[in-house]
Amino acid sequence: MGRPRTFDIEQALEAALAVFWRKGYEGASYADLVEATGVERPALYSAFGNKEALFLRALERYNAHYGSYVWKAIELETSRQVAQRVLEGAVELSTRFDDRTGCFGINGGVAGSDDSEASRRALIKWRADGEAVLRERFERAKREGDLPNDVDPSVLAAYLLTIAHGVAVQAKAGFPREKLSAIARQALSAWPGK
Amino acid sequence: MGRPRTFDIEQALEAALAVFWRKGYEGASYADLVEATGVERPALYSAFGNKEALFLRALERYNAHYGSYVWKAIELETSRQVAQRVLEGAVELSTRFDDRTGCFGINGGVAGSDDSEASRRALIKWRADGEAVLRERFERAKREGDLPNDVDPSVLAAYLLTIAHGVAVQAKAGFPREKLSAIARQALSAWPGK
DNA sequence: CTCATTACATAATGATCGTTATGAAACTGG
DNA sequence: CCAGTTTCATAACGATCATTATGTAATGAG
Repeated sequence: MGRPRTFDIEQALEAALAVFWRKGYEGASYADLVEATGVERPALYSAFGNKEALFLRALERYNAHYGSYVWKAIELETSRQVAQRVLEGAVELSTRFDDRTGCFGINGGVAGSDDSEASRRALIKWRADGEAVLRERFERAKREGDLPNDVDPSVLAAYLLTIAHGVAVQAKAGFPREKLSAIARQALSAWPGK
Repeated sequence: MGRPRTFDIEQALEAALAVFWRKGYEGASYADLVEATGVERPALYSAFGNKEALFLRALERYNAHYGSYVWKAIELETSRQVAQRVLEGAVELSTRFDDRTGCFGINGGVAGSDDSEASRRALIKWRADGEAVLRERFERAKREGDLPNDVDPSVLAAYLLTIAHGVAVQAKAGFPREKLSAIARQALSAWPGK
């Protein structure tokens, strides 16, 4: 019972996600969030908790709705295909929306005040999770002979995500997609194995 | 004439630079700056102008005192040596200080509120300047036959800085120097030419 | 219809933001 | 020694920050 909600909670979350994606955690104010979602402050608090909780919910949604290309990529046949798909995905996602270029996980917070340390830690953990998934995939590739014996899967995974993060920074700076694609191709030429 | 300054202006600037390096533009408050510099607010305003001007002065100093490795690297003999030195420099600088890992130009501001747009634009321009210097160097290398004819110097320059930016993000996340070096070596294995 | 419950919009909370007004303190030239 | 100038520290400015108290509107259950 009780008065029913007048807004769609997933729709509001998506709008909040877009704000955080564009402005980062600290750069996004409740005035921005209210304007983007069309939901008043107290309603946001009652639906999502405080700003940090809302940000984490947004990260969760970003991971499920936008970051899924990594989880799909690791199912490809060869490590090179995986690497290529990951970089393609990073370029595509970083330039998909003109009003929020780059990556939520990078824009969200690289540096900031001590107050927002928790949100940055959450993003770091999120990126580390992605790296772990790739590392495991490349360990398998090594066992299967897809990658030579002298490579370090953890370095390859870290290398790949380093490119992805760099691409995200460049995208946020306004680099066009074609340029980012050329960068990704260049990075791929460093890939060991076939 | 008049009452003499009781603090060293370059020393205060260096302390402010360290704060911006660590917390970014928006994350750095005047409370932080006063504590780090040991200089009261009105004195900071009278010496440097407002926050934006102080940040730009800090960027200037960062460029001269810490970012100079790029300008030195382009004097090396081959493009590969240049690329190697740039990445080595990025890794070293990103991990030189434990209390301000990463790069001033990245930490300073990737995303944020609209109020700090100007500072982000300044950083984007700074990074673009570095890229232009490298591009010109690689154009020369191409003319001299140090780089093959089918490469695009602007892609190589952008590629190199994309790695550097990615490395900076990883360093800010706490990656150890050794890991970043391994990433840099991996990136270098994609370098065309000898 | 009444009541308990939930969500609503308005507006206020204390804290902190960047910035500056204020007046005393410390120096130099006359 | 005094007048003029600059810096000093204290404290305040309005604006905005995240968060919430308040009272009304809208529902379902009894």
